[in-house]
Amino acid sequence: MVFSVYNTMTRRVEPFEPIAKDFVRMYCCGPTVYNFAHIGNLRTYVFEDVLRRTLEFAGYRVRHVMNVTDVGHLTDDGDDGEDKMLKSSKETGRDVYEIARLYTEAFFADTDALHILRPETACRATEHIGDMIALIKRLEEGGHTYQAGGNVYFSIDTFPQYGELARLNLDELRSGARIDVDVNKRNPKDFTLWFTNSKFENQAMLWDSPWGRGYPGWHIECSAMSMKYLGETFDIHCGGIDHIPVHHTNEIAQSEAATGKPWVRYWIHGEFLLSDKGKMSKSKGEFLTLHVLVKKGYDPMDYRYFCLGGHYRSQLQFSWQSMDSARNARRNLFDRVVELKQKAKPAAVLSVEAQRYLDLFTEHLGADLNAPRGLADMWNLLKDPTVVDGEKLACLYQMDRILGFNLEDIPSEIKEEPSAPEEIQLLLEERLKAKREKNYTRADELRAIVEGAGYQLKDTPNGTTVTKSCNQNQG
RNA sequence: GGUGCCGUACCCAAGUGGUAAGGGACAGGUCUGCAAAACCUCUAUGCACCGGUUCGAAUCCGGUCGGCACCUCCA
Repeated sequence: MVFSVYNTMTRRVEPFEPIAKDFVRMYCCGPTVYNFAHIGNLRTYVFEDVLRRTLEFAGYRVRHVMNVTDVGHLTDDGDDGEDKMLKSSKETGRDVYEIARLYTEAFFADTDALHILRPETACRATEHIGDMIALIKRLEEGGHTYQAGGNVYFSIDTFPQYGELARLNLDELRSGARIDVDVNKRNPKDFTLWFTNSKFENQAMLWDSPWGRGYPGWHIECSAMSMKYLGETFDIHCGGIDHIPVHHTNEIAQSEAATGKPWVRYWIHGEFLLSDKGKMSKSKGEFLTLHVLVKKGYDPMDYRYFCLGGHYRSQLQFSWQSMDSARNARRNLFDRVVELKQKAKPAAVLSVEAQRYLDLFTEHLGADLNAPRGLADMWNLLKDPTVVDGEKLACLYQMDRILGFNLEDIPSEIKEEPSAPEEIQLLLEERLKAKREKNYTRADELRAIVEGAGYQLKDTPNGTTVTKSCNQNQG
């Protein structure tokens, strides 16, 4: 399978070639665990999951590393603003470590529900402070740092390629009216590697360092941990597009300044999910979580389907109408799969026709992860009368290795409906009697009563079933 | 103010020079006492608008209008 992908560094779709044959080292920027992940965050993890699954489908072994940012970070990049962990701690009255643990668990519960494969290594920032200090020391030895006002800063003027990823024009940025520039900085774009003398009361997360007791800047963890687990040069680094101008730009500077080597070969960024009020953001307060979606009656797979319906490099507009659309599509898909399972076993070998669909599918996913196109290929397969059921099933299972709906796990038997209350059962019996007597007026009256009580009736050859109308989970 | 992206049917959304994927919704049909489910069929001579290049443009170029993102913590 051919795989090519858009590299933010070159702004082009490039053929993918890992450093080692058949082995891919991939680092994904993980969650900050001071709050729940919102569905916009989760869109990025779905995209990264599709990326990983596509690489694995293509035959690569993928070493997937992700950080968990449990160190408090400031609400801006200077030495002011508010520590978000601390803020959350204050608001909830919990210990900062407890906050981190709580939201880390919540994060993985969400990603599990979305069938996002867990990274091989999920590393906590707080457990790698020593690695960060070592990296800062290395930068210090190389003359890339300076101390001022108690903090250690990275000097971007010691790294000529600074801003290459984001194509920053430093002259223009410098002349731009930036408010509240940290007076300690020699260059406004310099960033902090290590903070000391925290100005925050009750600062709970502090570590000793050669520069004093304090805590790391918010970019250093990704450099330190990615290099620890993946080496000083690795294949893929991904995250949301918002990371391009600051976070990833600074990570490159400190990593490459420290090692003198190219750090990452492919930068892959996912676009934002937008709500009708613009992008979703943790710090703006209100945001939608997966939990809210589930409470409203959506299956997590509905959201996964929704995400797959748009290309990862395009902004995707969230709306309830779109969610309903995705839910219906996903249910239709699952229903078809159940039907196929009841009729056939997956074929051991694919026919030429079935293989053609799989080839198209992998071609489309291989071309910069065109998941919407892959979904279309899947539907075309399902609708093709020339492909027999067993082959459809086998082909679907192959596609599902990337799509991640876990189609093989869908129960092929019709679920036992929870029985309705006794008074409803009595009404149903009465209706059945009316039907037998061909008193359809009475039967329809009874249908109306039962439906009015919140139940949906379905007459099947095997009898009448009732389902609670508001229970819309699992089609 | 600077930078970049986008505008495709009722909705979502692929397609980036060769004659408009897919899903949802709607409608019609088969089936059914009715309803549901299922299956089938149908929905853009046209891709914001105007002009240009080309044998050929949704795709390239110029302009106009509209929407969005980033430049500040954010996936």
